[in-house]
Amino acid sequence: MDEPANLAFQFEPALIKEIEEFGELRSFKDGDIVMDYGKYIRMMPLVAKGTLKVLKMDDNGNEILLYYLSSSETCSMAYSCCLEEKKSEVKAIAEGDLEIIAIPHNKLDEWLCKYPSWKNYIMRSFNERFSEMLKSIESIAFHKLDDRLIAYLKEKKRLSGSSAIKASHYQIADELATSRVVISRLLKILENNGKILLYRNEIKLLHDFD
Amino acid sequence: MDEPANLAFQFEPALIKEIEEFGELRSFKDGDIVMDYGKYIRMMPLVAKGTLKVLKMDDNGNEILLYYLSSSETCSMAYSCCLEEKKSEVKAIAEGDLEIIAIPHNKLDEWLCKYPSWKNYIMRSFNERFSEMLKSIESIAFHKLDDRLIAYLKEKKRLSGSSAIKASHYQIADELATSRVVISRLLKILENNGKILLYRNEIKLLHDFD
DNA sequence: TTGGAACGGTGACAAATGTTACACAGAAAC
DNA sequence: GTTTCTGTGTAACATTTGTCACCGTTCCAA
Repeated sequence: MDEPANLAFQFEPALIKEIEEFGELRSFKDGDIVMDYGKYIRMMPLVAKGTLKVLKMDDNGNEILLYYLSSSETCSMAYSCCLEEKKSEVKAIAEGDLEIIAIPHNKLDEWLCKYPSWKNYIMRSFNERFSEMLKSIESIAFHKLDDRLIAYLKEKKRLSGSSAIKASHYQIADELATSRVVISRLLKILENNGKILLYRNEIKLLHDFD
Repeated sequence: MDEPANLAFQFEPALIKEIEEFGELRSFKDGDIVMDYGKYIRMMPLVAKGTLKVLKMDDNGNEILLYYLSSSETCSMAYSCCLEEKKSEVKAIAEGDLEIIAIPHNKLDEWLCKYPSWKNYIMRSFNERFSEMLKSIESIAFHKLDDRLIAYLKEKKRLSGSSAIKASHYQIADELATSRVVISRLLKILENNGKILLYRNEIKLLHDFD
């Protein structure tokens, strides 16, 4: 098994060897569920290729986007879950084709003291996840829906590297925890202002998109 | 320096000894700022007595409550900040009289591999903080303001152990990231429904408060 | 090719929240 | 005691967001 160059870069050789030995490469297709709400998590996913979308659900099945993980990032919440044998409080879905390296839960703790680079990676990851969550809270608590929508579209563009975003209004509404009608309305306003172009299942961001 | 019995309970003797040697006991009064937005954090606060309130601010000075820390709990975000020499993204304020044990940042990392009980404590703490943040996001994203207000009052009651909550409508509005008028309005409705009694700077929760 | 499902546009309206303005009461300062 | 400040009550209104209803279009599968 090969791990991506950017990971190899930060890990010491002995750790890379262990990752190659114990890590399991898994592939997912768009929409596949990697972790689910209420399920026990026995491995920590390390994103090798593609994007992993992490969501929070409430009891009524409403969802809201927490953050995206891309190459070489990992989900710290899975880490916590593994150590404490806890059920997942979040759901993770493949966004497009995805490859992860699944690190078995018994190695997580072992490597922490054995490999400083692993410890640093984990700690940095906790930190980044906290920041993402704070950004998410800030967005929900302080910004109006139109701003959040714009930020959402920008993030999608950044992750995909394309100005043509493939998504239905339904999906966007779900991830922003609102309704389809509201999103359609706001998108139409953006289109009328010359910021975007709307097609079925696709949104094109124009040059002067903020 | 003495650390509280509930902490002594979970730490091994050698670690307790180190905490006594290197930890610094600090006292704060109601409203004192323990950590501030944008400041570098060089110690991790371990709450010994009282309650520590943790807030997120946006660029316009708006604040929103993230969670409360009580005895024997700690702020994992401070931990992350210490390790990476990062500025704090949150603000922590003493809620009533507060005593903390300040753990110097150079010990944090050292103890992680030296004392399994410390590692477990830190990991459990990360986990709890993630849960609190998720709860916070769920509350903001999915619940209406009246429900959030009720949850807020309950939490205040739990932390203070008293049904008489000392707070102005202004303060509550700030922590829920809304305006005073809105809070006054909702509180008045609760009073008219026989759930609470309103006084100046005080709210009494009645028996059938949900 | 046809029927249904998914997608999106839009009007009308409801509900929740935000804003402004002002009045008054009690506490604190002088 | 008078003034000043802070906290609260309330009306009126604006804005934002949510909901329902209905329509036409596009896509896909039987």
